[in-house]
Amino acid sequence: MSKIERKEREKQLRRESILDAAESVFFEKGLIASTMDEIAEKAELSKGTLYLYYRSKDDLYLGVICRGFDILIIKLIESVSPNVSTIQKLLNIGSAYYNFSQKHTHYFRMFSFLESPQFHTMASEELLNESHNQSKRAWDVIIDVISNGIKDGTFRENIDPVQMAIILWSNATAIMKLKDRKDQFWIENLNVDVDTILQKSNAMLVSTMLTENAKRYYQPKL
Amino acid sequence: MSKIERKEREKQLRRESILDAAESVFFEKGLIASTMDEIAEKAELSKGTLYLYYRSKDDLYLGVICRGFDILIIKLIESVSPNVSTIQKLLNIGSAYYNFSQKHTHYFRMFSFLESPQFHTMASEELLNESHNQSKRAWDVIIDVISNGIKDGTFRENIDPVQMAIILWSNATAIMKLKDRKDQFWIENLNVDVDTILQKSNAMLVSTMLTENAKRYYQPKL
DNA sequence: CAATTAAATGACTGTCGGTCATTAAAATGT
DNA sequence: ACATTTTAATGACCGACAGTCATTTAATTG
Repeated sequence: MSKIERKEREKQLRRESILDAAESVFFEKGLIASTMDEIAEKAELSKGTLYLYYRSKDDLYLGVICRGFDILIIKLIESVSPNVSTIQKLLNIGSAYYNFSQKHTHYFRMFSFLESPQFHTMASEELLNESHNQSKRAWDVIIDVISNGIKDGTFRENIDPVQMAIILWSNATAIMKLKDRKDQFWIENLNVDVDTILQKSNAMLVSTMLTENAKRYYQPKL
Repeated sequence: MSKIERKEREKQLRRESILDAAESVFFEKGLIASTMDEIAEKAELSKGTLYLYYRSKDDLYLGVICRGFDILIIKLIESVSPNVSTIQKLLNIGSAYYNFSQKHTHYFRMFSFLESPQFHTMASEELLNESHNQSKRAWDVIIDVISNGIKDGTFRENIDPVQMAIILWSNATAIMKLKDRKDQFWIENLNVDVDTILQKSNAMLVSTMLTENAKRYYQPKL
């Protein structure tokens, strides 16, 4: 009975179109200022219907976040697939993440939502898990590159890939967040270029990971 | 006329006692789940009165945040006042910040509030500025140590103190946040120790700042 | 001890996330 | 083709809560 399949497809389409509406409203107004009524209107549905597809406003927000992860993950995987050196792969990941934060600023900002449990009180376990799984997939890309880098002699043997991934990713995220909101912050008064900071901090961290041999081929600019 | 002065003092005391109430409720329930009615009850005042002293719930939250900054700033200043080497001062700052995040977790968590403008829609310019000023004061402590470190030959001449301060502080904040919420995250499944990560990342960053001379006296553990 | 000023109150309003009884539409069976 | 059942959609309604304001209470002044 393919009727059921078609039904399933249609349901999925509706879920997507609801996310489309939610996304455009969230992008424009942010989580707090967006209302379910507004999203419903944009989706050309009643508010009640939204709740047939998503349990809460938080869940809708998480749904959009997952879309962001989809994009990011694809970019990350693309960035490491060329057959290049480990160093180059790591640089590519950095660029991919940076470009993502610049081109998909709204998604990038939304990711912060996951970091403060007190702000997603109505989120369902289901969608929280989904988004956590996706963030894990992103991490895995970097962990993998670092692991291979250790095997091929680019990185020192005594570093832990997971540790390093966390350090590099956290650092990049923190600095990129800073860049995103620097205009409304005291930083704008000091003449610091956040892009430079990102580059330097990355170089500093990477340089301490390299083996003596690798340093002969690549010297990060400190 | 000292009557007016006394009035002013009393008003200030009331503001403080309102903050006491707000703090205990916010600590217990977080921003979203706390209600103005509950805070009013705890303060033994009516809700309306709260609004005579603070413009909004967000402002109350910011008021509590400022208290957190007061504590942190004192700890930071204390940590750099002993007459010790630059390196030791930097280590002290790190410890002070770390201890703060552990002993005053609630304040530490609340700081994130400042980072997402979309979550404080009702905050007044006034209190936002106050908290930003305080965060700047915290930064200044580190910037100062690094600046002096360059002068006394501990750190390389070609590093920028502001840049370095941002890098070190951002890194520490990011990792400490991770530690704070690691229990509800995929990290708990990997056997990584976040304290180690904090130590290592700090060591990595600091090691690239040192002059050749300074390295003879202090070798960070990578 | 009025008159005036300042402080405090809490009932009320508007908004909004979420619900559910009801209606509309689609699928199914004969 | 039509009745019956199942599924989808609706929007009026509810409860919670931030924020307001006319009114009351307390303090100050002359």
